[in-house]
Amino acid sequence: MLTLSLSYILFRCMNGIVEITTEIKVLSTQAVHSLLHHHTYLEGAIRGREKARASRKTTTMNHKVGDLISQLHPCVYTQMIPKQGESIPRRRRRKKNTGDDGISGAKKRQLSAEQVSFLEMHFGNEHKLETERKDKLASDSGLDPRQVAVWFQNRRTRWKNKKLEEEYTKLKTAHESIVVEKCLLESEVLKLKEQLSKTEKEIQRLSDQVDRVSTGSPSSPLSMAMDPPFLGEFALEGYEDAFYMHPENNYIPGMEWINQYI
Amino acid sequence: MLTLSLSYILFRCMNGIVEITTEIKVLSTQAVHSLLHHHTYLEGAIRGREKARASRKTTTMNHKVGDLISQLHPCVYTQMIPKQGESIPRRRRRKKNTGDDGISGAKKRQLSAEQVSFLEMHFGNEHKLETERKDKLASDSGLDPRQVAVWFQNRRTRWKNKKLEEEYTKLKTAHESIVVEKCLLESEVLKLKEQLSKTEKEIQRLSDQVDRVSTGSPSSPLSMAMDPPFLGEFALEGYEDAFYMHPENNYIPGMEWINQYI
DNA sequence: TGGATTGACGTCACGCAA
DNA sequence: TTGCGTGACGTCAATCCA
Repeated sequence: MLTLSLSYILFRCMNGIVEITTEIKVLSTQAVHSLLHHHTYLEGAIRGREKARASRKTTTMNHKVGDLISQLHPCVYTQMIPKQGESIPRRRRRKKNTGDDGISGAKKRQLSAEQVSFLEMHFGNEHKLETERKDKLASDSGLDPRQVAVWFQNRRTRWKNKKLEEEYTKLKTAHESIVVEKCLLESEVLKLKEQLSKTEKEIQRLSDQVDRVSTGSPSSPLSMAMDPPFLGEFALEGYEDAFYMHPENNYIPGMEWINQYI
Repeated sequence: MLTLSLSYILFRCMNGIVEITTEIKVLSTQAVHSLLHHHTYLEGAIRGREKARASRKTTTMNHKVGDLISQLHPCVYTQMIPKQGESIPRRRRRKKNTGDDGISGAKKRQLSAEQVSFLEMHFGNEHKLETERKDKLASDSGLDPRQVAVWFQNRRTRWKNKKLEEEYTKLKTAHESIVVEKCLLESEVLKLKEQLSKTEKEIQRLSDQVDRVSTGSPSSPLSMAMDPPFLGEFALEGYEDAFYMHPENNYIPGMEWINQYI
């Protein structure tokens, strides 16, 4: 009980700090907002009210207050007494403040769901953030303009990464399919060439036959014009080297590396 | 005893207030939302850590109120008092089970160049970090194991992103080149087909000629076997639809989006 | 089986450079 | 001022150990 009083006093003291600062500086509406939240939360914490999920969204301070309260408790406190960590094998870091302590914990850092959705909404419209828009969003969401700016910056980064990833997968599938198509085309080209050579031979055979049968029969001009290129190189032959000599071009890096270093 | 503690705490708190107010002035009107900040400042003030650099940065705002409280407490406080020198990275924070990290040391953001290169070197060898290796690197680099773990984690994720990006560009160039190759192959196929049809006609012409000239001459079995497919469809004709009917497969998304939302 | 550790992932925020 | 790199935290899920 005494601890509660103590914590309360401390809390008041902290509030006092805030208020003093507010007097010194003009607080933004957000600051006031937070202060109010802080206040109400504190009340709840002192009464031992549970903050369920919503509290998760509350600011870090709220959570801290919770820790504050619990830690002020003799038992908890004694536990907390910092001793050289060496003696204790493991540090209980990150306690998983689950609901047991009542205040689950996210530190205030986490913006509230409403704020996030609000920002998210406006982010969807425009990823860029002009100063005036930033100020407007800040006041509308009860956040500090600085926070809004940071949020947008981080959001842009995340969005870029996400986009990059999905573009990569899309490109990868497209690449794979096109590689298959290319292989098919290559085989088709080979077949065509083979058949061309066959027809060339056939033409040659027929020509010979014609020549043999009718010695006076003139060779077709068409045949003469086409024969040379058929057997030897092809018009596009030059590209073949580039294609076949560099099979690594077809290699698809894949995402192996990404799993390699999870 | 209790009263003493209380008064002491209050005293410290008052001191903290003074410190905080001064800090706040420097700060933007940044929300009170950051009791965290206040906490941080308070903590710094109470500990009286010099840390020119560290104090300037305000470092981690994520300290929990719990840390604050524990630090405010005489016992804790006295313990904390021993400030480590600048040279000393930070003492084993341990404990603080609820307060999660509550890094007792100054949060020296920005690791020193040596530390970074040291970690970077070992990161190159192995991205994963087993506990023992972590502890070794921590002691060798003068960092907290926690910091090492965080550093490696961040390094992994950021490495992944970087890798993804470069793989994307590589894949993109490969894709573009292969698209060109595919186009060339397609045109080659067209030419081959055209030439095949020409040779077909030529063969037909020659066959007719042969038949005309030597009525008794039997047609070549080769010719018979090959003629039918030459004129009409082709063996690989079926693929053509897939290729030509879906030109969008060749479309390369490009990176426009990435520049669009820097 | 439940608490604890770890990696991954998302997120917030700082500080410097452009 | 903004963008980017970076430190750090919180949560989730898998896993380990007693």
